[in-house]
Amino acid sequence: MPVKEVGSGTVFYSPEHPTEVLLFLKKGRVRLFYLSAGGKAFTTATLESGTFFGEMTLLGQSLYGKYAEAVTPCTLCVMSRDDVKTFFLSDLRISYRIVESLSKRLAETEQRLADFAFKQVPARLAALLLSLADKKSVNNQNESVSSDPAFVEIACTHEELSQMTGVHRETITRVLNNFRTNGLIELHRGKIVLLDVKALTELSIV
Amino acid sequence: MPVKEVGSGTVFYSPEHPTEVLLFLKKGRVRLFYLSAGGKAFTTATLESGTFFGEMTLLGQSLYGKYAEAVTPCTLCVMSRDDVKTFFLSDLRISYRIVESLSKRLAETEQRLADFAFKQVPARLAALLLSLADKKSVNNQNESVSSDPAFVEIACTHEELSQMTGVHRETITRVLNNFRTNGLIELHRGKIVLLDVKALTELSIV
DNA sequence: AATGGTCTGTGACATTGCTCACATTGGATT
DNA sequence: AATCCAATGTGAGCAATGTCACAGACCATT
Repeated sequence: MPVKEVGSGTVFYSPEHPTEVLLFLKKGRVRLFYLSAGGKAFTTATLESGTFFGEMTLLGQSLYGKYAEAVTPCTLCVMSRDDVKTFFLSDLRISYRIVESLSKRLAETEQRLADFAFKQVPARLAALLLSLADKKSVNNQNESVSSDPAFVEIACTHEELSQMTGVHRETITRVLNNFRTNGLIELHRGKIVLLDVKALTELSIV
Repeated sequence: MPVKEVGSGTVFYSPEHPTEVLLFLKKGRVRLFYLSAGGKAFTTATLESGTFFGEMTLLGQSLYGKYAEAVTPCTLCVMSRDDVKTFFLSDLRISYRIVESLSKRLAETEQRLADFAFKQVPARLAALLLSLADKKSVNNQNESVSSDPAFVEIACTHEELSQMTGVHRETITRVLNNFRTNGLIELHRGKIVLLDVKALTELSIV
């Protein structure tokens, strides 16, 4: 099974070079994003290690292009469709995991879609901050680092939040400042500290 | 394998009665939707026969509830998770179809998400009309009915379009009237005729 | 042909978030 | 300590969409 190593920041999949393969992310973190006509990026998913992806190739009908970028250095297993059929889907446990992983991503994506339809920007941003914090604390647990819920730090820039929410950077800044004014968060360069998780949760539900 | 028949309009899945089952839609059409705090519905997917679904139960973490409603009379196969494991995932062809179906839904949903992030309402609505027309013409082909692309009819109300786009009904009406003024469509009660598919496609890309 | 209920149309106005155009700040680098 | 650059902050105006409050139009049924 061919293995590929890519460095941080590498865009290893793009619509210009569509490849009829499926990928397994063995190690690292991957960001999937679209690029608008105006060149604006929108992140649809951030994948953690252990995820199967590449299903975009089964259809190849992306209107604007979908890209995959390594956020951290990554180890990828590259498979053809036949590989998948023979190796993986014939093994009950693996196929179950693939289905589970796809289901989870689908549920998350549908949830985000509903959020777009129902919620204003502040609620969506609050929800995003909480989910980032959640992911982070899960990772911390794995590394047996204390993850005090009363003191959660998120390392990201306003620009990154902008790309994850589909909201312009200036608006993100304004909303975050508003959160800070109300004592919900603490802002540092490239870093956000959640102070009032309860209030943020409250906000995210509206 | 237990089979269930439900009449048109039946809401057979709701967050109040979450069931740990997976479903196979043997016959009919199903609409999945969320309900906002304010009681507004948002349709995330319309499933045609031959689709596996119910993966929401694997997680059960919907913030607001997700509902499934029979749009037409439906025949459903009800399976437990174990059923799925033993029967389906052990059969290569079936498991491959499940994965394919999930992948397709995921790709569609991510595309819609990107549309929300990038496009204005007119573009999203044009895209929706085209995709509805597309589905319809596919169905027509199956029934060997002529599907002249120059004369595509869609049967739906503004309210339904509203729920599929997450845009208020009044806005839908205004945008549709704008389309009509420009000769792109023809409007009838509960029915829309696409006159200029090319121009609509143009619009949907912006 | 009268009635009633959905569906559609429309005006006026409020809001949100985008757009453009900068000023400022933090921290890494030399 | 001087410089530079990405990241952040902010104002003013504007366009798109939501909101509310109806009016009218179509169709099925009585």
